[in-house]
Amino acid sequence: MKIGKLAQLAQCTVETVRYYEREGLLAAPARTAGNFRLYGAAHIERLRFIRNCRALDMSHDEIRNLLALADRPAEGCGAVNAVFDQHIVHVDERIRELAQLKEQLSALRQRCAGEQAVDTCGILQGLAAMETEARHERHTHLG
Amino acid sequence: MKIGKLAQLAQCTVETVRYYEREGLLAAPARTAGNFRLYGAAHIERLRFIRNCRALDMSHDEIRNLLALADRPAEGCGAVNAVFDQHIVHVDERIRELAQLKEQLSALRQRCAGEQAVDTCGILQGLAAMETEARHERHTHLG
DNA sequence: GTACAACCTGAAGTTACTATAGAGAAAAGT
DNA sequence: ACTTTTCTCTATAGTAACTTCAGGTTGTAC
Ligand SMILES: [Zn+2]
Ligand SMILES: [Zn+2]
Ligand SMILES: [Zn+2]
Ligand SMILES: [Zn+2]
Repeated sequence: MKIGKLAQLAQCTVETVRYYEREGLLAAPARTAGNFRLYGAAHIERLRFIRNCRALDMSHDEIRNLLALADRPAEGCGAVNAVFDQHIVHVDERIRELAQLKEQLSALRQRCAGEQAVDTCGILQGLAAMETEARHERHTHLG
Repeated sequence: MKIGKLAQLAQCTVETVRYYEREGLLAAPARTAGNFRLYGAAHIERLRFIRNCRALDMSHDEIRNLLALADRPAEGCGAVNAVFDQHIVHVDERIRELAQLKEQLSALRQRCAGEQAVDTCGILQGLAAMETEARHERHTHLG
């Protein structure tokens, strides 16, 4: 099958497929005489695995890790579980960050009741008066 | 004051200040005879406003919007409130996405009890068997 | 035989910065 | 006055995970 069909089966674009090949996530397939990529069942499986991981917001590094581990079927899955657990931590941390953000935003929002003049708007005043904090290093690959 | 002092007062790096100037968020200041940027009180205020917005994860577009509105102090703040509300929606939507993600991740995690062989690991099997869904367009600027 | 879809490569754009190199200006030390 | 250190300048490239574009080739349908 050619790249268009593969992309359709994996619910992504052909550009994404070629990108994954460049990134080393998907092995380069055989080519036709006319230089078109030719994929088989194994490629579908692999690409769907990747897209499923991406649907769970894993990074390419995490996915590369899982793929490498999956290629050693006889070994124990402890490392797989570790990668997965670590990603759950990433999601957890981002949720906590965003929840705290939402609290700050809600508090600010309450400072403007309705239609006032811009220079008396409680939101703008609040944004100007906030304690400027140092940028927090981001510890996850999520937003 | 020169750029280093300004950056220090706004809790960011000098590179970030120069970047904001290139991006049109911060107006280009006067220069010394030796070509060094010279900032005043208005610049501090502006930069701290920007950094506070960034601490709330607003995008540069959103901040540009707010700055433009703040520069018309006589007008009503309805547009300000709208930008702000829209950003709260961004945060809300991302929180909902991540909460749903976490459910999926937790369910998958339960499929592997302990140390099994990789090819029988419930997590990997689950990742391979997931219903591949079309990529969801992202409706927010939050990762 | 010619239109058109699908495919090819390579490069640039996206976001909000960070990092580096190489050079000049100012401040501090002696 | 001279040296050393620190600060600043510009320009360029890198990050993540793609998307978009330009310009060209192949395959298929009529
Ligand atoms: Zn992760
Ligand atoms: Zn208001
Ligand atoms: Zn927003
Ligand atoms: Zn397992």
